[in-house]
Amino acid sequence: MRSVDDDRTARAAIRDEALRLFALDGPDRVTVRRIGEAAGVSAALVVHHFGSKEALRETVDRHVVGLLEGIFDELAANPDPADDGRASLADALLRRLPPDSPVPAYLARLLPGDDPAGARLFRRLFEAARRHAPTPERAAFLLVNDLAVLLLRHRIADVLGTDPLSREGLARWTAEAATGYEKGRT
Amino acid sequence: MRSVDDDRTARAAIRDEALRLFALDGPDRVTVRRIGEAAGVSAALVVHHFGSKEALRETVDRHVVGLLEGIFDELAANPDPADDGRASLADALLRRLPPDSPVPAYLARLLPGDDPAGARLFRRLFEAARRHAPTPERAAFLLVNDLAVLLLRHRIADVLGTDPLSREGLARWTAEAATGYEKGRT
DNA sequence: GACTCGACTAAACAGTTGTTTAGTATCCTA
DNA sequence: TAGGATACTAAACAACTGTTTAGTCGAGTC
Repeated sequence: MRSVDDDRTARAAIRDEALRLFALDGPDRVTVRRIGEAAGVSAALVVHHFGSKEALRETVDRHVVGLLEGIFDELAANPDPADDGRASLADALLRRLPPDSPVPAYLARLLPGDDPAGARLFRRLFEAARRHAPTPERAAFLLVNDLAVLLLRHRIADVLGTDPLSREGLARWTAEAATGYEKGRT
Repeated sequence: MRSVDDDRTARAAIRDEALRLFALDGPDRVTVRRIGEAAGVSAALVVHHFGSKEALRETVDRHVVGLLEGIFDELAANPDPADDGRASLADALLRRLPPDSPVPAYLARLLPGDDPAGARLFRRLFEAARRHAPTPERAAFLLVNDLAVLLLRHRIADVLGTDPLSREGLARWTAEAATGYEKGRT
């Protein structure tokens, strides 16, 4: 519920809470009323601002994609010395998002789904990966293995006992990848 | 719609059509009426046979998990010489399922989701992988990378132009994996 | 041949859904 | 300061949801 000293606009609060709830339960299980409640406004205001639930979902999609593009642009502009160049996407992401960010979970729903926004986002990621890999196949392979951690995060945590997206888990996972891969990137 | 010369029991037809539709659109977007229609029966019969939509979903879960266990048992009993031992799970699966099987798509929804059945299944898969890997971390790494193809199938097909779960695509993907991994498995 | 039981259906039911309506309050601008 | 837009709400709405009810039909049993 939106607290009294929440200085976000109602519109932003609705968008943020929708993102959070969509990531948590999936858009289908989240009602407009619940979004309104979480944002501290009426259900009618949700559709007043966004037109429809579907349009809100598209707005959230664009918002998330926009966030990511910002991160990648910044990443391309001044490459992080801590990255080893091809180090994991998940790693770069986690270091730039608040630890309780709903974005990773939202991506895990967006990327494998049928939503065109997921396909568009994947294509962007692929283009980026393409620039550091000798062949398209290799780029796809590395990208997919990287994203897999995001998609199966909770399953991995379940069997290994460590969240692979935590600082410690990510280090171990990256080490495992380094052991498994040839260093070969040209 | 169930045709006149469909010799499945109505119960089996409902279960099969539910599996197909769940895989296609996700359980939330599939109504009991639609399942009934696809199976050629009334909506009331669906709940008559399974108690509720939720119970039907659980039945379908168990059915799919049962199918997979059958495949794995058979695989363990007489290992396929075409497999190189640690060759992809997806590969083994695809060779044993009809080409239009909804099972891969269903798995892609089950495994990353919050459904306990997905977690249970993943644990089983992990135990199997554990037996061929030197450490739990390595087992998880190989398994996850293998499953990633299943989860991101359409995204990969989109950027590479070839379905990675087709005969040809799978061969190329496996080759890519072989290039990328150390051969080292002991 | 009455009786039972399971498969099966059409129709009704109650709750929930996204959306609309009609209205109030608050702000900006001319 | 009048007026028109904008933010916002409570209530109503129609469509759809999973489920229940009441019943028909047909195969098997005594």
